[in-house]
Amino acid sequence: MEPMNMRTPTPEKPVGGRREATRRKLFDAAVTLISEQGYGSTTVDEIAERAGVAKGTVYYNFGGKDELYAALMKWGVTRLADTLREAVPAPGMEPRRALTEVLRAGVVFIGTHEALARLLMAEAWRTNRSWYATVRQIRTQAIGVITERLDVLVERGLTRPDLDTSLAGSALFGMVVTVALDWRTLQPERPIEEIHTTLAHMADGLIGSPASPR
Amino acid sequence: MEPMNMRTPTPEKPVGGRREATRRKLFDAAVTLISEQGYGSTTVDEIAERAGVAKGTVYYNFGGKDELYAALMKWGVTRLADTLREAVPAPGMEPRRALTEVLRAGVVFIGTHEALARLLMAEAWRTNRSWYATVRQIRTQAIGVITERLDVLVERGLTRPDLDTSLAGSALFGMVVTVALDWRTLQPERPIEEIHTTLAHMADGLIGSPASPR
Amino acid sequence: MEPMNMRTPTPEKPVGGRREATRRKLFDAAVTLISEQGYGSTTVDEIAERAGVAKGTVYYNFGGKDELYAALMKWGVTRLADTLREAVPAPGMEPRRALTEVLRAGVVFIGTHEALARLLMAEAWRTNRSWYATVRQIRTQAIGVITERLDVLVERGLTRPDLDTSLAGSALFGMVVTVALDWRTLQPERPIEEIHTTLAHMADGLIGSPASPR
Amino acid sequence: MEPMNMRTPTPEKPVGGRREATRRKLFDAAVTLISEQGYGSTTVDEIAERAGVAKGTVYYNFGGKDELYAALMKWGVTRLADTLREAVPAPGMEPRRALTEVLRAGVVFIGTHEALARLLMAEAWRTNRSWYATVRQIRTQAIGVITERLDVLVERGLTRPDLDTSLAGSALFGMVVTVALDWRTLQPERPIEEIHTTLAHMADGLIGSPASPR
DNA sequence: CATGAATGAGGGTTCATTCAT
DNA sequence: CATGAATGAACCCTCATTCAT
Repeated sequence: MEPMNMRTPTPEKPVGGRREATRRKLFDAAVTLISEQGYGSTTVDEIAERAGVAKGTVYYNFGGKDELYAALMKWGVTRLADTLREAVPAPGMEPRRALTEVLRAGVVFIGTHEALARLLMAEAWRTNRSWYATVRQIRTQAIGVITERLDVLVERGLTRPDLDTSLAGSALFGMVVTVALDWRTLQPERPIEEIHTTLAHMADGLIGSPASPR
Repeated sequence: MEPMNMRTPTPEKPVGGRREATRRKLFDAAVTLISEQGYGSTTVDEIAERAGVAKGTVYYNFGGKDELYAALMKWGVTRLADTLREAVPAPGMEPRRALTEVLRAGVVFIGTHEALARLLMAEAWRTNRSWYATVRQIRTQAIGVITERLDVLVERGLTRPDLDTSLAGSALFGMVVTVALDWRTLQPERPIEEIHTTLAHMADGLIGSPASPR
Repeated sequence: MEPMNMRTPTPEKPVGGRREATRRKLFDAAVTLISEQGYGSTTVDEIAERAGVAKGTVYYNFGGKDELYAALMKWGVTRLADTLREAVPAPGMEPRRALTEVLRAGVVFIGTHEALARLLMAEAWRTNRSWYATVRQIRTQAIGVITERLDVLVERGLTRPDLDTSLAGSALFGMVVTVALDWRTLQPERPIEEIHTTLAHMADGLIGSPASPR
Repeated sequence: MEPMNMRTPTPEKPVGGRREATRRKLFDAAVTLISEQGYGSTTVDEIAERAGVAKGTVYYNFGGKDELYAALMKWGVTRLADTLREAVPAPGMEPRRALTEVLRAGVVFIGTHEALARLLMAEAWRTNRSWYATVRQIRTQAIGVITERLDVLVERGLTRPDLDTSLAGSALFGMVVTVALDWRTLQPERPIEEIHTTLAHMADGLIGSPASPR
């Protein structure tokens, strides 16, 4: 009656039992299909078929289509957090470098989890769906990291002091996402370094010099 | 049997008769609902109800849900073109100004056609849907205008000569859309001028000075 | 969006429009099938097929299987009320006769609405289903009429004064229903008069003479 | 492969082992749930959960839902037979007493096996279900005992000679069941003796005196 | 002797579409 | 020019059943 929750695996057994493997297969299938077709236009049948399991398995593991999607989003939060953790600046890292590194992390994330990123962006502006809170959380998390590093720049006087770091964070976020997804969509063969370098240049310009521009 | 096309109104009747009014009501209803819920999760019943007409009327006027959506997109292209036309730089306008003016046009468009903008952005990264071509066209059109003006800046030596104007156009587009929709979503009471000014500052920095940075 | 309610027919149009006819066909089909197989074992497909309409029509008219069943029950209340109304005793009717006449009405009802009666009896003791209230109402209504007439007998001193008319009403109700349904099930060819006469005899005995028995 | 039958317990293990306990738990759970919701609306999951065992256990012990229900019915037949055996009249018992004693047995049965009784009554009038034969058998058994005792009364001239004992048996059966279940449903706190006494009074009246009434 | 993850046929429901009015 | 009752394909979901452990 209540198989809807992840089972805490017993310590002696290896992690990644049958159930967890099934869930992962379903996540992979769902994220791809929904990113391509949208939530409402993707059927549970399609997801199950692509995952190589029976339809009933979706319901046994998640309880329903909505719940699968919600779980998918939560899984996405974790994935992003993992990526951002790797971009934590080393103690003595130069602040401008710290900023461009987090932008690189964003590009890497989108390169690695392209389908998830597309899906997230498609949902980003639908403010009244039940899983909006989770989507918003992901955005806030990502933008927050950018804003933090901009704040450091302001503190150290490395950019103009009146910079609205919150709005600038949002702007950089949109810039990175748009450029990175355009890259994946239109020129996927282009090396990631090229994208990152250009983006870093632009960010540098955007930050500008301590003296207010113009 | 084929009432799908706009009828040329009979001379004795005034333009914008009952039919045109009905179509407009349906557009308004559809764009709002679909921007909130997505295409696949919005029903013809809902659209008709919100428009205050019977369900059959949708079919009488557009022929089907897909056709309504297609017409909606075309209508969106026109709306964007209208807005951009107003941002055509006067003959002698300073190039940097010409750029910031088109960004302003973008913000204005999103402020005026918020639901349409949300809908378009949600579809922006779904590359394999039947109406993707139209969505891409709108994006290309908008980015194209930005890129053109960046090209002018490069020509005149007002920015660093190696600027990838195409990629930068895409970046500015993402920046504007993200900031503008965040504004509508989180701080709709904030005056549009404030948004535009901040955006212009950032664009200026991003363009930088003729000497390549770093 | 709200076609779930009966439309009040416009006065100039004849009662029994298309919609009402559809609803009646569905009632007939549902009552027969459910009385034979039970609610949970009867499918909407079966009901629609027997009624000669598409499955969707059930949902268009009632909103769901549960609601169809609830409406069916309410319809049953009306049918019973109609039958009982015809058994209202004439002003000067002899009290014992008044009692046996209502028992006859019960037999007639079961003979006329056999399927409905079976269905009602099957639900009579399931106290925690959502439509139990309606079923109970029907029972209470029927037993109430019997009890009333027993009360008259007590008042006029035509039976023993300590008769628990409420419990006796329930007992007579159970007697009538059981005998009548057994008749329909095992000897449907037997004339209704025979059943009624035997039942009347027994009721007479049960009421007994004014002096307490034994 | 065929664990469907009770295993003769191995000599060293005590009778009524784990297996028998499991079956009993499942009977209890099933009879309660099915009496409340009906067969078609009760799931194996619910039964297993209420019994406190895993779903597979139902299949291990009974082979399927239908088989569990069939076993339940057989168990019901046994329970009723047990109760009726206790009401076998002592050799010299007065015939009228013998009748009221069997009615008491009926009330006791319903008081003791309330859920089973409700379930049986719900199925009583569904003539075309696979287990109808078993239900009919139980009814016939119960009514048969009543009819036998009425026959004795007729034989000994203690009631009117033209009594249709078969029909009267059915009537008394319906009376007892209805009154007893109404008692359990509406006034379970009332002592069983009160119910029985009232019922005995009514039965006495119904039988009446040797001279035909009216 | 028992478990519970997985299955898939089938049931309830939705909804784009048709058509008589 | 518009309506809304009716339709049925396709959808989400349930649940009896199986089977590896």
